[in-house]
Amino acid sequence: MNKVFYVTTAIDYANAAPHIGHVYEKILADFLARWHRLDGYQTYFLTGTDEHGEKISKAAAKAGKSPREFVDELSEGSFRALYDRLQISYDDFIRTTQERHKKYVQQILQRVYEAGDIYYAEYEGLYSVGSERFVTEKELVNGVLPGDSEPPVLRKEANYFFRMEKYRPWLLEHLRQNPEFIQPAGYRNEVLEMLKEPIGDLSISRPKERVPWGIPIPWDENHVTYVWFDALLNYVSALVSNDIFEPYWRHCWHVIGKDILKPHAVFWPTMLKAAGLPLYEKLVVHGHILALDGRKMGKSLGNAIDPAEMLEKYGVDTLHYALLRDTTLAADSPFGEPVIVSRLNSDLANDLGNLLSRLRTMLLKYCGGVLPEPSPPDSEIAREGVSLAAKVRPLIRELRFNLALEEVLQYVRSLNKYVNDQKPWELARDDSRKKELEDVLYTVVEGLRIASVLLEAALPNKAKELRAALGLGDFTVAQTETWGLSPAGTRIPQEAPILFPKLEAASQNAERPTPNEDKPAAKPETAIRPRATSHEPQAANSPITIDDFAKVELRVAEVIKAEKHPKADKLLVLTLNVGDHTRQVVSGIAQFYTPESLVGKKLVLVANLKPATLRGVESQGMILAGEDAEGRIVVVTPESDLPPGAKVR
RNA sequence: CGCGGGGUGGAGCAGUCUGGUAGCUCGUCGGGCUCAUAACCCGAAGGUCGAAGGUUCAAAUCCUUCCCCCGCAACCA
Repeated sequence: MNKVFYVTTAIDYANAAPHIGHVYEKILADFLARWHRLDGYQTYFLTGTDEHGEKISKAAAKAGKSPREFVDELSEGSFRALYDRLQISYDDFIRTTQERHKKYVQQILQRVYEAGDIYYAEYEGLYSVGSERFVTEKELVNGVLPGDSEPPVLRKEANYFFRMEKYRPWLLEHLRQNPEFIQPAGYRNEVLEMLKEPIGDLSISRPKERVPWGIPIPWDENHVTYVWFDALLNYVSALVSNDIFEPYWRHCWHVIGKDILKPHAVFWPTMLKAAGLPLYEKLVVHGHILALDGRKMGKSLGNAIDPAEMLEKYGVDTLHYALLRDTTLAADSPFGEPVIVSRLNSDLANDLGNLLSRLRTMLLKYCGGVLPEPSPPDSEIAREGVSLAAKVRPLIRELRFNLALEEVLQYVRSLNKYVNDQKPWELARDDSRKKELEDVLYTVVEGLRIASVLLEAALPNKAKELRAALGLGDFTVAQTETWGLSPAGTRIPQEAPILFPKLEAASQNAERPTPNEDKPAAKPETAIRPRATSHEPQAANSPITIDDFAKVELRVAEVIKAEKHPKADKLLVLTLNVGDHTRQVVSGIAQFYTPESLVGKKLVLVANLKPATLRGVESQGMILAGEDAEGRIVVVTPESDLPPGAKVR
């Protein structure tokens, strides 16, 4: 029997440029798609853009463009272009403004209407123009919907409604019978809660005179379809338009963010039921990407990371890998450049890339660059290798991608250990142990072959490059379950580039792109004092010139006032006399110095540091301090008296 | 009593559903190795698993209460 897999992402609303969250979701879905292809599933992967609605016509008007021009530019020029550069392996990219989609939406609307599940009704209520929807009194704060600039207006409207409430008992029963319908489980519980109370019927149209940019209701040209029957149906219309509803639809996994759980878990199944269509197989819900300090990421907070920039800087494979390795679907996940760099350096460069390097060198040196005969399949490391897919496969089907990748990396580490233990460089000194040597090296080749295939869904290019560096081609997941498939006699390339060059740790500037924002900084401590012990060795490795040092302006400063930071335990706010002026510096020494003990002390100030705002208080410089073995911070003071403002060199 | 997520060595996490030696990565310290991208391997230090109470032979895990952080609050994944 043929295994079939269909995966979709939410279609992105094309009213602004894509951010890291859009990219995260595409990478999750891409991983699932690639994995299932490698594991022998007939696979189809759909993504696209949602292009109708009042917000888009407004955004277009604001940009001085027609809605059509506007969405064309965003969908093709922005979203799709980015996903192509990210090598998102979609099979189809649907746009809700395409004829194939509109036609299908109208067809389904007509069908549900004729079945009696759509009715016409008047509705009066408070309408938020900013949010494009009716709001309840309860949602308002001081008469305004949070996030809106204008108060809502009283509006009367006649809309078409979908009899959603009618299907609630059925849906509740379906969820109870199918515990894996919505995953991870936390989100399923949330939906079960929603369904305990009446969910009401669903407004599915808007008057055309107000929202002309939409799909007309087929039996009433004065109305256009509101978001639900328009956007959600893309998952089916794409298949139908390609005439592949069979075999894919029943095997559909929808990858969505937790913010659109309700439409996908409640509206969508009832819509499908009413339209006489089978349900999708699984709803895969993911949390959001947070800034490294665990807060929401956003442009207005100044802590957003730009996916295009990350891609440019770190490349496709590293970005895919880091996002998959360092997030969990069940909860929101902090993410940022330090995470990417540390994953790249430790997992990919040190463990995986370096293993390839050492293996290649030995193959070239000891075996003339030719793969030896297969080693026996009954070694511990071989048994572990062929059983690895059996561990990884269920983890991926359970959506625990981080653990699946960790599992493979553990195996890579055990291969490194195997090399250390077997000491092939010693075996090479003894001609009588040639066969032993070859077995060891072949074993590592096989181990790396297996690991590379199991990592390929997360490292689409590098996994292939890794095998190419060993003269190997492509393999399926199933082929990792048999030992000895690397052909003996294969000639490996003489030259191969370093697979994952190591990177310097991300700079602090990169971490905190706009330090002038009136928001807490990601890592206050590191911004205000040098890391005395941990970074010294690195610093010594790349000496700076005297000119570099001259850029730093150090001055003696006398503490004239010191107080606790109002919003931070570890910070003190110091007012300093720097000779000709005073300035305020925030310092992370509150655990080690009381404010009183500092007043009158003379300290060394980095006087030309760019100001930063730490938990809402501006810091105009940095106090030099050292750290002892117990982690205690000690400030640097002049050995004997120097006047405030004196230069320090 | 709005809803939801979280609190596990210095950092980031797994483990909680299904109770049984607290695990992984990074970092720190010590050692080994020289095939390798200053890498890899081994060892060590470091934890009252947010708090209290309860159930149990046994609790990070189950129950109760409480504390703290975060999100729902639009750049909407």
